[in-house]
Amino acid sequence: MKDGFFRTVYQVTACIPVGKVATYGQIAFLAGRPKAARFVGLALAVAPRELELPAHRVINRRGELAPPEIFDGRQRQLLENEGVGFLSDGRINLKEYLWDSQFP
DNA sequence: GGTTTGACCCGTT
DNA sequence: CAACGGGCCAAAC
Repeated sequence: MKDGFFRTVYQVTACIPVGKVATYGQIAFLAGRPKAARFVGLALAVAPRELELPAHRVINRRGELAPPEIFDGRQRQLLENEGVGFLSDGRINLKEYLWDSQFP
């Protein structure tokens, strides 16, 4: 299917369950472009707010959050509010909270 | 219509 | 263990 890659990213992102997080590379993989992890975050950056995407559940491979300006410094609070725990380093324990997206 | 610029990931050296 | 480069899509000027 040849549709916009960004639009697919929005659909995948919308499927992230509460209390879990997904990495850019993971979403890129699910969107069919494993090497396009760069543009996942950018896609979310330009995503319309009407979609109400849980972009705060999308983090990098290290378990670190996006720059504070993106979510006005509330990303960590949002995730903690959803039950996501943080390590003492300020990172997320991906072993526990990474979204295990498995294909049907 | 070419150039620039972004919330990154992985394999090698 | 750290550093480096290649790969990727879309929108704005």
